[in-house]
Amino acid sequence: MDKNELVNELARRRGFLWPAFELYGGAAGFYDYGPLGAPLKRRIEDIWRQYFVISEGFAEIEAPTIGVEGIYQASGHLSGFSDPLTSCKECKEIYRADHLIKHIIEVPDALSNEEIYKCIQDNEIGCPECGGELSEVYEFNLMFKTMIGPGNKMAGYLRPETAQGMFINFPRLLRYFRDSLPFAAVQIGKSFRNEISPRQGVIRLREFTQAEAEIFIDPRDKSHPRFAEIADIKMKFYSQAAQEKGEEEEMTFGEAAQRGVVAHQALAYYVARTYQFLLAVGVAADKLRFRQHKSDEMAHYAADCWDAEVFLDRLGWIEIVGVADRTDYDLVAHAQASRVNLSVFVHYDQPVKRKKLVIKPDYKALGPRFKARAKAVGEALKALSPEELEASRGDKIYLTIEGERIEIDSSLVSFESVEEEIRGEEVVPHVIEPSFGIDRIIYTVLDHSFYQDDVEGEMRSVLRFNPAVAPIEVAVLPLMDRKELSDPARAIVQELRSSGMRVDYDASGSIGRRYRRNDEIGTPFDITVDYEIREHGTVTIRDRDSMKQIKVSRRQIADKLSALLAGRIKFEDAGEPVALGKKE
RNA sequence: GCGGCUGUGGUCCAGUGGUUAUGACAUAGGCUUCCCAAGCCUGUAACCCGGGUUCGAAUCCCGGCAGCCGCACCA
Repeated sequence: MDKNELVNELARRRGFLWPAFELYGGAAGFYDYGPLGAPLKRRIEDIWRQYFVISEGFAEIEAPTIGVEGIYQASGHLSGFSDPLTSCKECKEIYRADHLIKHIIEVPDALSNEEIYKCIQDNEIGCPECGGELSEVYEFNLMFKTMIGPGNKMAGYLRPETAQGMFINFPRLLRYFRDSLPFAAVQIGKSFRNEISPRQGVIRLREFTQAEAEIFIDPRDKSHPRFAEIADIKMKFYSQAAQEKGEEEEMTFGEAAQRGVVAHQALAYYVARTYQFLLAVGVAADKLRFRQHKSDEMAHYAADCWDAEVFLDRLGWIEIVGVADRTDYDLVAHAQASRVNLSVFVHYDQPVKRKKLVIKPDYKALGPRFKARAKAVGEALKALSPEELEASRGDKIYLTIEGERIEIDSSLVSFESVEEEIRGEEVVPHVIEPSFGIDRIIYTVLDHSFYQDDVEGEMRSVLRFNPAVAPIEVAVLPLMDRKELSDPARAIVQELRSSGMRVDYDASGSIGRRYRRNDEIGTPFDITVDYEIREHGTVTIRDRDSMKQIKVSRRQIADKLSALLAGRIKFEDAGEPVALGKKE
């Protein structure tokens, strides 16, 4: 078995990840999180909240997973998230229909399916594999469609990303944040994509969990007030230029932003926070890189985009996070589609004074003369530029209203020059979007935490979880399942649980077997209760990674463990070392 | 979607037409002053699903589902 298989097998056997619906034969692309997987996921999400909600002051919201059609028309998912396909009638191969006519038509995207099919027929394009006839062009959309309410009146779609929930709540979020930039909203939740061929376990799912932040910033100023906090952190950047050389470039974030390797400070800042978060949950630093999208793979509206990629055995480099500057694309698209203004009024530091010509049409005179068109004439007069007015001063003014040339005596218009104060301007914010694939991160944490070592000829499997993500933090093990030991052990379990720790009790099988069981699920510390608890009032704490043990007074257990779990003290300093020889 | 390979207790596997389906590990209960998966006793637990061939199917055939690999697709 290779590592990938070992990790998958362990995850299934011990209750991290289960293929869903197994009882009924299963369905590809769906997984259950079991009794250990669900808390692992929860703890990783909570650390994400620590980084992207609490520390940054972002707002977490929760939007419906089903969306109405309008959202996805505006976002482009209805048209852009589907592909025109055609299949060979002979050999059944499936092709992207638009790709087949690329050499004939420069922008096949603009054609309808019927037009593409016509083009295929007109040019007698056959199957590239066997030359067979191609079927009609049909659409495959990756969104799950459903019906809202009875009948087919209203179509609904399961969201393909959580991001749209933040965009379409922009006006309310803006008010919540008291009309000022920057601000951000986040969402952790399920998204759905009807993938053609889900593979590789939890790496490509049809129902998956995303954690996304939409950070709305002033497009004129992409610096970041907390940039200094991360400027000195070093990381390997796999930039466009570095990719051409095939070698990552190590530098600080400060340098990356200054040299323009990363487009600007704000983007660099969130790449850095992403980097810190991934390390905090247990992604291995030497199997993590940040790769910049090449210009041809970047969305046309994006200013810059960096993917966090991790190395997984057998799968290679896999994208787990994307951090992009999406500019004003999403807000502009929704503003156009919904006809709601999605901009922010940004105040200047100092109001700008500007002279302005105010034009006042004489409606008393215009009304009787132009009747119903008087209003249109007035509007046209107001729209004149100062230059046009100047040119006609004391003379006639010529306008074109509804295609008709109209002559107006300039005496029917008065104008005056006023000085106005401009206090600010309407700005459509740009969006920085860090988008996390939580399931992929969980699998990565399992993969990167897994290791095996040889203990006296026996293979020991261990998940070296960071205590902050471990589903079980402490296992309490009576050396033997006898009342004198199990009673105090159970009392310890209750005490630790009441102070909030995730504790398991295990009295089954030999002590060594129980250590192995807990090593395998990543329990950082084991408490062994032996007869010393009666003789000296002490128990031992065992460290998962070193297998070393220390002796600790029964009364100090809760304090010592919470300090150990939080990393406030080192294991060696937490108690007296125990030298244990194997009894023959 | 296409093609190839595969599907037996929780896990890994034996069984290629014939009683009650082999074994190991894991797991449960008990015994044991037992500290790193290997003691002793006793249990629980499986032929992916549906159809067909046959007196009889885990075994042969067809279909479905799932997994792995390749293609395509996706990012």
